[in-house]
Amino acid sequence: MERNTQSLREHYLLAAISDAQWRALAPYLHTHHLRAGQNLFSQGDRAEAFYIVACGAMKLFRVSAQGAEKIMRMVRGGQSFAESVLFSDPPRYPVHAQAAEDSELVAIEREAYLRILRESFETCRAVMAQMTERIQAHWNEIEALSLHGAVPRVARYLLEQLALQGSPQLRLPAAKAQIAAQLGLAPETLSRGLRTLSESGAISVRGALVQVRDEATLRKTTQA
Amino acid sequence: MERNTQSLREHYLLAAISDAQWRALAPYLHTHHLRAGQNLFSQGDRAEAFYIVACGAMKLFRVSAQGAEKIMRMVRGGQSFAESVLFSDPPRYPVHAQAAEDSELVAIEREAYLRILRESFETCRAVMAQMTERIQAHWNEIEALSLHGAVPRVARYLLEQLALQGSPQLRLPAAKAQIAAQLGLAPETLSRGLRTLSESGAISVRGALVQVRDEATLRKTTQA
DNA sequence: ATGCGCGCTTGATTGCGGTCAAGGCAACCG
DNA sequence: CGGTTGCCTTGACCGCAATCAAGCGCGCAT
Repeated sequence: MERNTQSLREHYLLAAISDAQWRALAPYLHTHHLRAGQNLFSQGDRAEAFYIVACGAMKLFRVSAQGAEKIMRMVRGGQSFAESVLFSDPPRYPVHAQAAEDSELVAIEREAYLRILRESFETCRAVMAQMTERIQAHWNEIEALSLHGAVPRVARYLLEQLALQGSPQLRLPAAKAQIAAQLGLAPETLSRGLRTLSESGAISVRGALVQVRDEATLRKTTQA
Repeated sequence: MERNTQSLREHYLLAAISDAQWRALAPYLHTHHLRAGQNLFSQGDRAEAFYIVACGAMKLFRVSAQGAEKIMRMVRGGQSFAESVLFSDPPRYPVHAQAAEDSELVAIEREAYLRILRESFETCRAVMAQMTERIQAHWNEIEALSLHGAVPRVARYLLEQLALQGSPQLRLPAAKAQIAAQLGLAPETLSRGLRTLSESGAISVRGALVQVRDEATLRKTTQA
C-alpha cells in the first residue's frame, strides 16, 4: 500500500486532514484485494468500515424476493462507498457489495475516521457535500423511474456517460446486461432503447461503442 | 415567533449549538406563513435558505414534461427540508415546494447556518445523520420503484404510516390522489391496491380510515 | 328534502415493458 | 477451418398499470 499512500491521501475524504491525523489514522487503514465476482459484504451485515476503491470496480446492489438484481451504484477507482454507515445506528450495510472486476480497496475503520471528523470541519464539509451530491442523484433517479419510460432513462444514462467520458465516442463501461440492471430494465428493453435512439439519429451503436451524433435530440428524449 | 423560540431550538438541527451561537443566528431566522396551495420556491430557484416546518405540511415535488406531478416528500411539523442546498454549488433548489395545508415555516439563512456548522461538530453530526437517513429512504424507494409492483408499494406505505402513527387505526394524512402521486401511481391504481389488500384480509378501509388487521400479511406483501 | 359537485371507485381498453424462445455474431478452441 | 460458447438482438406473446369513461356516495347549500 506504500505506493498508493500519496494518491489515497488526495481523496476528498482524506485531503483536508493534518499530518498528525493522517499518522493517527494509518493503523486503521487496510487494503483488500478482490477477484471479480467476490463478495465484500452483504446487506444487513454489521459495518465496521467504509471503503475507497483504489482500482477496479465494485457493484452495490439489492436483490428482490424473486432474485432480480437492481444495481444501486457502480463504484470505480477513486470513488468511495458505504460512507453512510458512519452515521447510521446500528451501523449496518444497506446493500450488497460485490467486485465487478478484480479490484483493490482501502478499508477505513469507522470509529477511527469519526475521531478525525470530529476535528476537521473541512472534512465534514467534504462528506456533507458528497452526500448532497448523492441525494441529488437519487432524486434524479427517482424522478426518472416514476415519471419517465425506458427510452428516456437510456438517454439520461448516455448523457451521464458523455459528461463522464468527455468524448462523444462512448465506450460502455460494462456488459449491457449490467447496465440494464443499473437502469432497472430488462436487457432486451435496453437493446430496444438503443435501437430507438439510433433510428432517431441521436446516436449510432456498434458493439460496446456508442457514437453520440446529436446531443440536443438526446437531451430532449431525456424528459419526454 | 417568540412563542416558538423554545420548541424551535429543540429541533435537531439547532439543539447542539451554544447560546452565543443561537444569539448570533437569531437575526437570520425568518418566519413565513403560507396558505394551502401557495408556492414557496420552484425547482431551479437560487437558494439562500433552508426551512423547518413549524406547523402544517409542505409538499416537495417535481413535474414531468407532460405535467404529471411526483411528490418526492411530504414534510410535516417538526421536520426540515432543503438542507441539501447548504452544500450544493451553485445553491439551487432541486424541487418545487408548495404548501399542502396552511403552514408556518422558519427560514434559516444558508450562510449564517454554515458559520454555525463550522464551530459545532455535534450539529455537523446531526446534519450528516439526517442526510444518511434520507439516503437510506431513497434507496428503499428506488428499490420499491424498480423491483416491485403497485400493491407492494401501497403495503409499504401503510407500514410506514403504521410506524409513524403508532396505532393500527390509521388515518390517511392526505387525499388519496395526493398519496397516489407520492407513490408514483395513478389514483385508480391506489384504489385497486387498497381493495386487493382488503380482500386478502390484511386491512379494512372505510373512507380515509384504514384498519390494519394483519400486519404480517402486509409485511409479506411488501416484498412480493 | 332535493339537487349539485367532488372525490372515490369500478369497469373496459390500450400500451409499455417483461418474459420466453429463437436466431445472429464474434471470440476462443479444438 | 468448423464447432462451441457467451452475449446480444429480434420477434411473439402476456400481464400490469395508465387511461378513458361511467357510476356511486357523501357533504353541502339552496
